[in-house]
Amino acid sequence: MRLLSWNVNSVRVRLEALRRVVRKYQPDVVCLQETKVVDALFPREAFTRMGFVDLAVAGQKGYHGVAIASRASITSRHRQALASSEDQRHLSVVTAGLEIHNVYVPAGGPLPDPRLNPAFAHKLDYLRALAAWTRSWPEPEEHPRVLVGDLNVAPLEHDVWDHRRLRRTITHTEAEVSLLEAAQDALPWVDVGRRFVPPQEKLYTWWSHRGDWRSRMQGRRLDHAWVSSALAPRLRGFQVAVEVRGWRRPSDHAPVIVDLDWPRADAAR
DNA sequence: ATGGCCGCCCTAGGCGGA
Repeated sequence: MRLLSWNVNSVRVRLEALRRVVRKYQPDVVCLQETKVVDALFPREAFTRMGFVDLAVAGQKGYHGVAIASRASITSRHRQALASSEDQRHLSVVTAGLEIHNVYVPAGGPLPDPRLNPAFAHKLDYLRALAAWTRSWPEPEEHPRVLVGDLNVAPLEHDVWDHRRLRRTITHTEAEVSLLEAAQDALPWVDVGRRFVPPQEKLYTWWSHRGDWRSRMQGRRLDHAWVSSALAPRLRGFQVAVEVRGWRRPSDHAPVIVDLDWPRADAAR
């Protein structure tokens, strides 16, 4: 079973690149963030043609929005509003026997002071609410759990290109990092990326549209994949499809891919 | 040390991204 998570920064603009990604990586489940389209205008047929038999969408006009496509049927779906916001930032499904959560954490604006910047205060509230909600989930889990998405925090020193320089930059401040860690501890979740790439090695999923992508130096790890401890022994692979960032008309995020020893989400099942 | 770009929307400059 292969899961792919990608902040596409407009699903309509990125359709051609998405088709290419799906052809190349053959994911069984695709989780998208920043779809930027209302549900009625979501390009559903394109996903059917790519072989996804079921689709769950949670969109809004212009901003945010998440979607999950699966090669197996989706047996339940849920949208969770967190931190008193109606923004479409979460969608979960049960498909192929897994409970899959797709999350888009608020970016937080430019100024890393919650008293002066309401967007940053909202981001911190959202991370707190995510942790509190996770703590309320029933134990034991009915289906093994997965959480993927653009969490907009690069927690570790080597999740950014220059730790000292980015300490006061949103995505790498102490306040965000400790709240993201609290959310991870709330289940607790296993950080898939760092199961496969040691913490002392650089690992990025995002490179700004500004600046020089070609050097590939100034990246951050903002996109994450977490699994519950029941799935940890079944982890088989992890990769960031870095080359996608260099394609024509790219998103600023690269797809994150997780391989599990788990029955494929096959339409015939 | 800074500014750089991209996609959205009542098509045009402002907003959000991070």
